[in-house]
Amino acid sequence: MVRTKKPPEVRSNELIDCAERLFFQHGYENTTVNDVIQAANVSKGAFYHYFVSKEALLEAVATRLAQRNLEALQPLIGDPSLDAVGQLNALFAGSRRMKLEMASQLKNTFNALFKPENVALYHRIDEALLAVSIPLVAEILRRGHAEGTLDAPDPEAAASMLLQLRVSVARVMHKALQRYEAGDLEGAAAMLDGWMRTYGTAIERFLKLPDGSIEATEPRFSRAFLEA
Amino acid sequence: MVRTKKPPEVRSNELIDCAERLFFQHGYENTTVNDVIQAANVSKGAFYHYFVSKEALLEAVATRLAQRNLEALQPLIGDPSLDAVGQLNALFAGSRRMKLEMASQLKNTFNALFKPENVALYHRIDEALLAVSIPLVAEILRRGHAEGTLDAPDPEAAASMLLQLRVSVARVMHKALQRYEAGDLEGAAAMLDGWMRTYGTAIERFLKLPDGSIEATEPRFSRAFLEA
DNA sequence: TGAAACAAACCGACCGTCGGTCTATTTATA
DNA sequence: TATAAATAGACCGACGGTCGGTTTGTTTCA
Repeated sequence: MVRTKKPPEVRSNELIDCAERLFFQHGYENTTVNDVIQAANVSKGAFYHYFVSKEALLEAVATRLAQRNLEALQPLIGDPSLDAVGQLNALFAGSRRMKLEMASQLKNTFNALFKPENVALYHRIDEALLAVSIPLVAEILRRGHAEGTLDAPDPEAAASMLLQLRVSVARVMHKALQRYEAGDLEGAAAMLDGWMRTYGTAIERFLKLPDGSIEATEPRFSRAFLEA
Repeated sequence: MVRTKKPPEVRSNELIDCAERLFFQHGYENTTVNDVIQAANVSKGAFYHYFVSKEALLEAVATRLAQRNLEALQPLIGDPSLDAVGQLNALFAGSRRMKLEMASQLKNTFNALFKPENVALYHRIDEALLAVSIPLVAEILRRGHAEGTLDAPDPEAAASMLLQLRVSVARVMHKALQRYEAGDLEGAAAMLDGWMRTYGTAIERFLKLPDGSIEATEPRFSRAFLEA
């Protein structure tokens, strides 16, 4: 193979790019290190120069994903006129917008993440997302608690628990997607919509907010997402 | 090797026994099929006669674990004089009692489950526990909603979300354990206790119960568990 | 009654794959 | 030109899984 040298971060990013694509496309366990280095056009020596193990590569993929997620979320809560509840709603609204924009990509992601050969991938990504999200949400809760707009005596714990609820939503989103693909749009949309509402209600009640304060979803979102 | 024949379910249970022990002791990925068959004194052929893959063995371990957990929990809510909230509290109280009784074993389990080589083990067990627990809790919520003692319009979704919160608690339990082992009993107990309270509060609020209805923990539990 | 036929349980040598190692070589830079 | 970083790719050992066969118990029927 021709010997080409590139700036380290370019190479390692290329490897992460290929890995990310292959992991989601064929699954983590089904993707071999050889597949990755072949796709990246790099030797095994070069690969192990950048990553101590396949596991480390997975971690890099997850971390970069979480980092990008954070960068996408940060600006949503930048508006200084928003109170804590407004910020939470801004996060939800922004997430919905992003979900609709990247619907097809997200659907693939979901289908991939819930496959049994991807538990490691799923777990690492969940962990990384949690790690960047908890401080963000905890800070909002702290502000809200100080403002008196919501009640969260232990912001870190509350943030962790609130974010944990995402998992239930993600799971039902996956189920709804399968149901949609099986032809049952109505059932899928109804199920997803119901759970999203429950999700919003759970957050409201946990934070002692008035009914309807949290807009975890909006009227036509579930259908739109499924059909997108 | 001498050829010994046993009733199929005895053999497969022996294999699951050995696997369970080895998985928790050395980790899922660190345990080879050869380790298992050696421990069970069985040939490779016999193993693959019972399980199509190592993965299938893991699933069997997780399923059996969840099943046993369910059988331990069922009797706790048998008292017909209990209302739904009483049943929930009975579950919590029973879980605490069991946790204290099997403290040392549980600590090992926790330490094992959170190791990176055990994501698959963790995930499968979590999944299996969720699968048996959701119907149980949903049924309690349904009853409570009918009784009017609590508010849970969508029992399945609510049960799923409530149970999801366990993960946060489990995670902090693990952290607390590490902290305790590092010598900081006070800090560990305080952290664990705080989160358990928050956990109870989250459930109360979500189900629209009066403050203090749910006893997710009791005064000296955290310390007792850590020191046990 | 007993032997032939059959199915389930079991054995262990063997295989292909895959993550990871190692030595050699090239490239950039001080 | 010395040194370290980067790259190449042959190679290794372990592991999950396969396969051809053997043993054991049970059923069938002359």
